Amino acid sequence: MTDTKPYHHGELRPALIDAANAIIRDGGIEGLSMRRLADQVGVSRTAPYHHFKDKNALLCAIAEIGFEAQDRMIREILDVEDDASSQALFTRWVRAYIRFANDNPQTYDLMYGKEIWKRGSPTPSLQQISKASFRLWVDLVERMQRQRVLPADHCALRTAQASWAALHGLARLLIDGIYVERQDLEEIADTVVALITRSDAN
Amino acid sequence: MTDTKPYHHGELRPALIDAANAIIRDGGIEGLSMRRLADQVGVSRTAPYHHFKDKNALLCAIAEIGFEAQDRMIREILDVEDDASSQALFTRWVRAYIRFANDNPQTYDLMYGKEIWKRGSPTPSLQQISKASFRLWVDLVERMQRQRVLPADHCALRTAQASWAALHGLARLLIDGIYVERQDLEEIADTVVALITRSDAN
DNA sequence: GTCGAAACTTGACACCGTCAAGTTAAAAAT
DNA sequence: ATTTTTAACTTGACGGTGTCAAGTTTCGAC
Repeated sequence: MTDTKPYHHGELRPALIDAANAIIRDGGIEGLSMRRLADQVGVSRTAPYHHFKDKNALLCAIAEIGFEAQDRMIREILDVEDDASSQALFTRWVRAYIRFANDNPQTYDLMYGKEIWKRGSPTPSLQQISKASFRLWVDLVERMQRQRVLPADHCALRTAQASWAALHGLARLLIDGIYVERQDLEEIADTVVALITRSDAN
Repeated sequence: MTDTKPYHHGELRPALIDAANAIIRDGGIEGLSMRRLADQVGVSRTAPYHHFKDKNALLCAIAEIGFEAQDRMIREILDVEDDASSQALFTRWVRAYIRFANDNPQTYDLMYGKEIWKRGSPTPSLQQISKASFRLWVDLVERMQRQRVLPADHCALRTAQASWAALHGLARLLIDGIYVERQDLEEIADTVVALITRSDAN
């Protein structure tokens, strides 16, 4: 006999996050409503509000998980530490980044989209984790500058911002479906790498 | 005596577009509701639906105007045709592009955001005008490749997509308020230019 | 065993986009 | 000039949204 709807769900918070993640994964942020979410998990409309201040807080929690997943993936790339040249490492990173955006478009949109950052407001912990994530990129850029894969005529921060803008822009074009076809993605990603890395290291 | 609310507004369509444009300009797409818009113009909730099939159609019309304004601005840059070097011309374009995004963030978001392109569906005429706008960029990139300002190891289309992704990414970071402070914008824009243009032309 | 706190529910409010049916005015046809 | 058609506009309604307030149920600590 399965438990027949006890008054206290017991595991509501994680259940909400799981369900919300699934809904967002196929349907995007627009497809997620607090009411339908609650309904799907089997609780009343307002039950989620005892675990999340509001919809924004729930979205931030999910975005955090997204950042964690992304970081995990990136770190795997870095930890390989094989014979790969710096240029190859950089290329691998870019490809991994774009692949993440391609595989999890809705999550990426949530993580870096304006739903949280402009319309809503990022949770302190989300701000922290996203900042750490960017810091990782700055570090890589600095390393690439030292090894002359990236130009060093601007400081690491600026170069990181500029180059990350290129990555992010490509991801966004892909996700929003503007000017970029999915099938051309890898080729364009390589073009981006070629564009921003020093040609003599190519 | 001013006209006291005739049954037929007479100029509803343009009035709607004007009002909607103003609402979006300060408040973004999220701030625009068909009901408030109608109310502000002084007609009933559903009156706008006689001039626009739905909200999406209205947004597309406004986005079109945005593209026209952007094109006008870009063409002004191009028509100067003074002694400027190719590199300088390119820089000027990038700066103008970013300035447009900075001055009209909400309009930019509408023009290139997923509200229309993913969640909604772009009107045929919007598709056409946005395509033409990108075509202009491809032409510039081609020219820059011939003059060795941009690398020519990938075809013009790919290079255009990649470089425009960089611009677009920067614009988006700015608009969505991620990782980029408004005051650093020009510096980052210049870094983007330095990053994607060939160093020997610098 | 009682009590307080936490988890959860129902009801309500103010919004939203838009469809259907009705009303009014202007334009076209006679 | 009168009728008819058509377009512009209105009111009413439906189903959806986020979330607040107040009430109910259950659990954990004393």
